[in-house]
Amino acid sequence: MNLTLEDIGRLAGVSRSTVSRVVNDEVSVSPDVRTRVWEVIRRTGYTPNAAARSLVSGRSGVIGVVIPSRVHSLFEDPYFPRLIQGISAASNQQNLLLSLFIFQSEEEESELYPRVVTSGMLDGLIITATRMGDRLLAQMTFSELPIVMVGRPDIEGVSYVDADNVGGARRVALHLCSLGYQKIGLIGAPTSTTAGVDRLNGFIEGLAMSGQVLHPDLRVDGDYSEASGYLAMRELIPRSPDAVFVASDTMAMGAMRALREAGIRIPDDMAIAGFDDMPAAQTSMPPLTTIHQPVAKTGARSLLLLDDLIKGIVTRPTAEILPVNLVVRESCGAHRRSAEVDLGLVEPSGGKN
Amino acid sequence: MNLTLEDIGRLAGVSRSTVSRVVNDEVSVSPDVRTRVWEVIRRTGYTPNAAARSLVSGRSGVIGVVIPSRVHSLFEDPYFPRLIQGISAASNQQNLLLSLFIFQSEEEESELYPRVVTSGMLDGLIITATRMGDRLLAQMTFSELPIVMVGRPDIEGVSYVDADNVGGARRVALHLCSLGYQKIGLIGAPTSTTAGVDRLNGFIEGLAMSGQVLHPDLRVDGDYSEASGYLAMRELIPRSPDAVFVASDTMAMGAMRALREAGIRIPDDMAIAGFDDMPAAQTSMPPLTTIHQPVAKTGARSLLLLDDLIKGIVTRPTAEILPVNLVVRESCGAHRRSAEVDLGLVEPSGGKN
DNA sequence: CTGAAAGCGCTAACAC
DNA sequence: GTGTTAGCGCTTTCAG
Repeated sequence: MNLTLEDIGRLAGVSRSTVSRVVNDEVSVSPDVRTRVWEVIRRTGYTPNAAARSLVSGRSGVIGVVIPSRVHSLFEDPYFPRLIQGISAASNQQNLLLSLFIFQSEEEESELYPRVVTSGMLDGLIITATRMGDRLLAQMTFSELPIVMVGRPDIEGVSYVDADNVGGARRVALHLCSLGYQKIGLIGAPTSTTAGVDRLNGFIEGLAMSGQVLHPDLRVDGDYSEASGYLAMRELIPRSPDAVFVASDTMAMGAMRALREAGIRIPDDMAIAGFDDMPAAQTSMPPLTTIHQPVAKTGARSLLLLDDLIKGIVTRPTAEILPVNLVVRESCGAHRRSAEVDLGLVEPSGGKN
Repeated sequence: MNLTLEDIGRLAGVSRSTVSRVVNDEVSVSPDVRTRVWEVIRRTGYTPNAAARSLVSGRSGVIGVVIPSRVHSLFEDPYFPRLIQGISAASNQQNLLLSLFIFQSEEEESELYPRVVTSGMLDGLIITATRMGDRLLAQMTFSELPIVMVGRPDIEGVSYVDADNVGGARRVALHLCSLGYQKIGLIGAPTSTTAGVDRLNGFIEGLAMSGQVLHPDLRVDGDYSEASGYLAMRELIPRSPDAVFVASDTMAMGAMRALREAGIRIPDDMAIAGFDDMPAAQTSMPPLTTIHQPVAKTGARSLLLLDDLIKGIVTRPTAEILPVNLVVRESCGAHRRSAEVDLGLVEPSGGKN
């Protein structure tokens, strides 16, 4: 049998409003009443009823985290676990509850989405891994529900948190150029994703800063999968680049597999750099030079931004770009080729990136 | 501005009670009224307010999933992502929402737990990875909240879903014995976990069925970590077992590393078998013979059992043990040593296990 | 088959 | 400072 404010009030000899004030830490309660009430609450183990509370306050204290149906890499890759861990850590700290929506199909997605958004059971939404041209997303934007996206969306007016894809890719280009590579190729992420676009642009920018250009022949795009990296590299091999930036570590693993098969040594015959700094980047042969992005922090910052949006501390669409940093390992031959290395390793993360 | 039952009633020319009946699919509504009301609902995009609904019904439609603070392997290992994916799939299907609690510290744990349990915002709880002697768990058991544990708990009276650890370990022992190994060792999981106990017992059982015993010298326990597997194997090497069952794949990776270091060939000089069938088991050198457990299914079954408990379809503590099966790869030399192999490969999963 | 009315437990004016 | 009073939007008797 569950206690109510009324019960506590009776036990403490005050009215339910006073108990409510005590529970909500309002000022206008005399110290002795306050302690008396807390004592009863402690003794009885009373907890406010969440439903009643949110019915009247219009707030649930719950935020939703959406993982769209098309994400099937949920298990292969620690990205989502890490992200969720970051969101969870922040939400525990902010006293928010976290409701997880993993959609298995577009059907589930389009069925659940509207119901959840309008039922009032969520104070806000964190949406991950949206793709360009996402309809539901555009729809959501019109709802009053505060939303934060993880990763830059392709529409205006939505708040988001993202890693500095442009800066990271630029940094890789500079690194490769400074090591003396002259014929640098790209295995790109799909330009149907904003990350793909940003990494491409940053890369081109970095090359330009070093007086180089990306030759169209030396660019093949993949789809983030290991297999696509493999295939892309097979296409690139005959054109003999001396270095290739692979815009995701997973694809880089595929690219390296193709190289191994072809008997091309890394970095002696060809340098490889990745992006993401997944665990596999440390254990690959050779260990992969790549861009580290702070995934858990991305999650935490999204939650915090969402909370600000909910509380009205932030009122207009806000973007937060988190700095990334270059992790120099062995796949670019940095240790052998140049003194840039030491700088690269020591450089404080997120400098000019 | 959000619509209420009253609004819909006005628009459809009926009372709010009637609209409520329509929404909740009650029988006693005339067909034409029913269609008229649905039409208005569809047109307006009305969704019932979750808080109001759960205030009066005492049900929230939300179930909590708890991952205790001591789980730090959340990111290394796809176990939890898979489990959650399974739970999520089932909860979407049952029209339940899933609230995720990842505790970062025991403090958070003991602070949040009671509040969440008594606030009425959860209809039930799935608790993962409990350890023996868990206090909070014992406490929870006394609350009215329906609970399902993932993995056998060490106390009575709690419903749970678990993989058949006993049967799986037994199966490994039989496999090893049938291949002719005579001096079979064990790197055990900690016996402070029920899985550790069960795998130990199953293993001993399987040996016994083949007329062998586990010599105490050939048993060293680890703590599920890669490092502990490595250390345990270093201890075992001088005692020269001809085969070792390592009670988790992660530990098996460590054990294999120790063997590689010592120049001991697998399976020529020593056979290794694991448990869990993690992705790494497929790509290790050599690929690891191990026990596959259905993780996503474990999650789904927990949710379904919990739902039954909530609905009162199941009223007493229930255990569900999911069958596991042996996956024969190369680390035990099955293909070379015996005809048992073909049987092993073809055997329908979950047979006598 | 449908409507009126009561109340779930809480917060937030509004009085005192 | 504290109590009284209205609801929040819904389900659920109880009449009709």
